[in-house]
Amino acid sequence: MTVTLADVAARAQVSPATVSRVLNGNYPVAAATRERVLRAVDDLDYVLNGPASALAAATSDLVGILVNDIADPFFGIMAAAVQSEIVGPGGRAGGERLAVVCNTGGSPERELTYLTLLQRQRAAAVVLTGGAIEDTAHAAAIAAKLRRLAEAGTRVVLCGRPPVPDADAVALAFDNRGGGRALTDHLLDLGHRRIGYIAGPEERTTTRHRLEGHRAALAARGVPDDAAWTVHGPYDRRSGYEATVELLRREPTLTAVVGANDTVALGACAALREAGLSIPGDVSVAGFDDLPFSVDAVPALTTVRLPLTEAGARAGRIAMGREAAPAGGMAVVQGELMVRGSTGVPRPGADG
Amino acid sequence: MTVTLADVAARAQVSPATVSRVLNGNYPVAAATRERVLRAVDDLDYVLNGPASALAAATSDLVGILVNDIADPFFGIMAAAVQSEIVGPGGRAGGERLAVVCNTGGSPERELTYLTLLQRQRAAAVVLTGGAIEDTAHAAAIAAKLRRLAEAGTRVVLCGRPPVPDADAVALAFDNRGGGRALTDHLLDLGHRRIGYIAGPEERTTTRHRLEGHRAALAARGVPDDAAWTVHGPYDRRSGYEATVELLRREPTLTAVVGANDTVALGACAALREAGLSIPGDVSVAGFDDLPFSVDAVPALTTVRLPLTEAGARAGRIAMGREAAPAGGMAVVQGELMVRGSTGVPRPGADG
DNA sequence: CTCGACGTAGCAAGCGCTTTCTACCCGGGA
DNA sequence: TCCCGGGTAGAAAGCGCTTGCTACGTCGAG
Repeated sequence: MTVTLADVAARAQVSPATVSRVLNGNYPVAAATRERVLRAVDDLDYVLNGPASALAAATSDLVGILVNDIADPFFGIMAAAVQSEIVGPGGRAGGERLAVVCNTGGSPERELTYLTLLQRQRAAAVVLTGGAIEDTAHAAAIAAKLRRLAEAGTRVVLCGRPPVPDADAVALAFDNRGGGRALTDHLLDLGHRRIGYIAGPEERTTTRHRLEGHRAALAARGVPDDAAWTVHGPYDRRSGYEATVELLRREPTLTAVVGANDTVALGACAALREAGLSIPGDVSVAGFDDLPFSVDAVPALTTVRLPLTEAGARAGRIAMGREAAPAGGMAVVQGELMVRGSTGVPRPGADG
Repeated sequence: MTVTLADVAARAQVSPATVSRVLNGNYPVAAATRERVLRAVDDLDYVLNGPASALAAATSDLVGILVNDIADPFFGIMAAAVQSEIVGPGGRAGGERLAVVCNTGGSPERELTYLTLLQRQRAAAVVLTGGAIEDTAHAAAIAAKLRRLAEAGTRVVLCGRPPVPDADAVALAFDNRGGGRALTDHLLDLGHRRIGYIAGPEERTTTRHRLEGHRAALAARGVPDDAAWTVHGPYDRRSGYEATVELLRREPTLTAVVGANDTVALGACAALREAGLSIPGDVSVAGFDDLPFSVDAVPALTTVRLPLTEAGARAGRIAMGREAAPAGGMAVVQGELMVRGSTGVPRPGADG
């Protein structure tokens, strides 16, 4: 029914071993023989049996990329970058690796499930992107799983995610704290003193770090931080919209709103506009990430640019062993403040 | 070193066969025995060897989702929907399927490569999303590959992609032609007569169908269609921007611009604004897809809403055999015209 | 002319699991 | 009491591939 290695061997009049060696190219095979085999492969339209191969060789060519939300360009961009570097050992056709992205939807269970599935497939490498969940039990479970993966020879790389203690994983962490700090410093420099903050989900490292940066900036200037000016919610447009409505209700005199990311900030803009407030005339708005659409917002969004493509590509190379891991197993990737039209000085007299 | 089925069997004092049966749950095992086995699995932290299992059973739990551009929410949303329906046979923990998304980047070779890789892994199902490439040779290669996959028992579903002749694949096609037609009809109704069209890449079915809809609308009203008013480019923001600059150069009196998708339309908006033109006062703009950010554009974008989530979910269910394929192996999914602020009547006197 | 080294190819033993077929045990009907 | 059938568990034969080791020439050096 299906063509096997043995069929190819028979047609090429060689042993299965020889065919295998031609296909894997890691053993000397005479040119004439190789050619005969290749022709037979072609004639028969032979496709290697992945599971059998993985079983015998005790390795597979699967590389997993875990993302929190595949519909979010933040992850899409990183995933694309990681994947662009995941190529085969080179040489022979079909020597490619299968880079697959797994969508956890931000769910701890799904994250663990995918990791197990990848472990089951004896994946060659795994790249985890985006913020981690801070629940102790879950973090421990993840750490244990990563350790086990590493033991089994799977290379583990974290991209845009803080290091995991005791897990043999390379980490490329974004400086979310520094970015958050720079953003709020910018707002403070402009003269804002009453700044609303729309944070992400409570239990995410990303959320916490960005918020800490914000608070550090306030604290450094001695600007009081009213707890009521911070609202948590998911990293989506709707959350930004609703949180802004709520912030405005609590404190109508806010002169600026910072979103945990660009998507949230866009939702905030929509809410402000609907409330009849102009941006940045009445209220300044800032985001985080600098996703492609942010520059097209009206006004263009002030934000912190994260080098998603560069970081993803680097993570991919490390996962493939084509680039050395940074010293200490981790590196911090800096963001860059992008000042654009959505932030400006507060309306004169609005502050006091 | 690694724990195997045999280790579990030894610890549970049963044969490997019994452990396998407990894990697969498709054979009667006494409750007491089952429990003993499960405990051993837990104690040993056993993880099934996927390749070995796939080899012996001649099936795997991999499901592939091919997308053209993972950084584009159009695909991200569909992929997330497909994946949400890809769950295991239910029951036992770990019975999940591995839904993986593969990013072809719009490249024919990569598309074929991924299909081969999935074939090699003996994937349970494959879902191809988005427009197909119209190159004859490539289309034939894809068709042959899909046929072979189907023969090997892999279920093939096309989502947002036209049917492939002679390939045993279920197709859920978007009515791109109808949507394009409705959009341009809307513009014509408003009184526009000089409409620029920013099309996608030439060789894509999506591009062609949407453009055909546009032209059909023009033809139906006897409105002349100047070839210079159509520009092709990739489905990205930059293309929309540059194409608009070019269109304006060729014909400064255009009163409307239609983008092949929302992203392109947003780029067009940026270009128009920079040219000092107001939307829709001077020029109306329309997109296609109705991605989440489109409603937040300023002004909100008139577009054709495609039920990406619904279509993706349905494709996922069909791929899992949980929903019957539509009659004839294909169904057309309709779009819905969303009229918003970016389109309006042309400036009085602008037409004649 | 002989011997060892080198370059190629084949043999065969698994890799870890699934599954068919067989074996066993037990209870109930004849 | 014996036999038969239903319910469980085990033995063993692969699934299709990789790879260590062996075997066979051939060629150059001694």
